[in-house]
Amino acid sequence: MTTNTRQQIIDYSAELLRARGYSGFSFLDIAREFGIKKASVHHHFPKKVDLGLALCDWTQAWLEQGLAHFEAKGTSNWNKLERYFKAAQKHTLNEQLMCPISAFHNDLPVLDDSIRERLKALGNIELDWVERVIEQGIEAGEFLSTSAAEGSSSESSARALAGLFIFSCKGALYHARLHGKDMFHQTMQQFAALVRL
Amino acid sequence: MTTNTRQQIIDYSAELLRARGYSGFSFLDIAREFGIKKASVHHHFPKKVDLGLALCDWTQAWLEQGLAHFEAKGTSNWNKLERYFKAAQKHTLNEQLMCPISAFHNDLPVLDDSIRERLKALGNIELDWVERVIEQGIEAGEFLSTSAAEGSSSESSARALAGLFIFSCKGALYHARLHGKDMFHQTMQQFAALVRL
DNA sequence: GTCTATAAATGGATAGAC
DNA sequence: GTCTATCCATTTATAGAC
Repeated sequence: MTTNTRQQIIDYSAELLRARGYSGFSFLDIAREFGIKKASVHHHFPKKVDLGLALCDWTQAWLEQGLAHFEAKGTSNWNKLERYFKAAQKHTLNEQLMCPISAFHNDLPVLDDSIRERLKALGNIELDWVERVIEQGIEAGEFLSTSAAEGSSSESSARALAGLFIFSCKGALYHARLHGKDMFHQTMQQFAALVRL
Repeated sequence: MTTNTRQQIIDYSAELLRARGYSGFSFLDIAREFGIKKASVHHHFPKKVDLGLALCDWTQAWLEQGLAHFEAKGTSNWNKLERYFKAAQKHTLNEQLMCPISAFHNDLPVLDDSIRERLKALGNIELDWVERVIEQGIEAGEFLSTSAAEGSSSESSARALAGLFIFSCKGALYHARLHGKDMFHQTMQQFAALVRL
């Protein structure tokens, strides 16, 4: 019955991570939640790094499941991006939770190298996904292809557009946590106005 | 001679704030730097909030001086934006320092309300500046004016573009701290490609 | 798997002497 | 302005009994 305590700890920690950041929660927080002692939490995760790495696994699953969900068949590529930022908006603005990648990222200075490496990989999964969607969108004539100078079909343009999309989205969400959602909506709308054909 | 200890503490704290965030430095760090004891630091700033608010003042001066510096006369409006993100790039990528506003922002959950209020004002100063530059740029025909539908000259468009600029810039810098500078350059170039006429 | 007990360090803060 | 001394709370972590 209590065999899944480990998993429950991970799930609850993920919530704390997204609400307060990596250094914002402690073994005591977790112990209290499950009515056990700190030492018992250490039984499941000897060091906080162990828990942190488990949270990286959790984040990867969360991310891959999310991205797959945005790719409902039959939708336009813009619609995929829209699903992405609507989900982000819901988490940040309604549920007051950070994206777990950003939550880790905020505590970059205190993270172990092993976690930093995982974090890099996670960031790349996300960026690659956006790039692929935009690349397909350019080929389908949904999006503007800039720097259409030489022969590099749409590759470099797609990655740069992906950067503009994902960073403005994350930056705007970050801003919204303190200033409210208005600028987030304006910014995403502006991106659409500039890039959609 | 030691009358300016207070100011020296503020200056050094600003460095620590930008390197490690608000919760990333302690009174002990400061005491060590000046060869004094923690209690002596508390003499200058009874509570950490007091130091935090002094750092908000410092940040405002830093910001206003920076923005004024980007407005060299005779430069184009694009050039002003370029100076802005080149400076940001230098701080983040060369000096490994965060913008103090972002540094505070990272620790949002643990900040006192008084600091949060100051932080909001600081964010608005920055955003207003970018908006004004872009507004002038649109009027001068330097930048594209989207959503050129009704009579709202260039106002709403300028603010939305300002959001896209500043959030993509900050988001890309954030990303660069872990992943390196490549995407930052691509992203800023992409913004220019889309918006400059 | 969970407990008690404990260690060792850190962080914010205060009282009162010099 | 700075010091010693001290307090209290928190956090990560370990040893060993049940």
